[in-house]
Amino acid sequence: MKEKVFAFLKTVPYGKVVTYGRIAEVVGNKKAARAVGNIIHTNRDFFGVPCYKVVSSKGKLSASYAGGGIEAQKERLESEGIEVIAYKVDLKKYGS
DNA sequence: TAGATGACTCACA
DNA sequence: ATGTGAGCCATCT
Repeated sequence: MKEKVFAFLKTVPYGKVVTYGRIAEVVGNKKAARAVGNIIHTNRDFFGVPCYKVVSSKGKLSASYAGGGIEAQKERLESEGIEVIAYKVDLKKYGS
């Protein structure tokens, strides 16, 4: 299960983000967004998985990003050309 | 080993 | 528009 989450995360193209719901849907259960969040949270191999590309259904960034917090996550997204406003991204443009 | 919790989301009152 | 309840899976206590 988590393997699928990581796999999908790796397929996320540069400059794009995905929502928990989206991942849950791809992984199999649309209602498993919560589980997805947990999987990514406890992800030790986050250097191989762009978990900073994962945002809430409204484009809001994660509350506790393992790589240094929500601010670090914002920086990372901006580094990919993603416009982050008030810790939120435009899913209309960057959502997959 | 079993029960509770959590980086979430959606539906209904 | 705001608030509550349900459903998933991995980890923690």
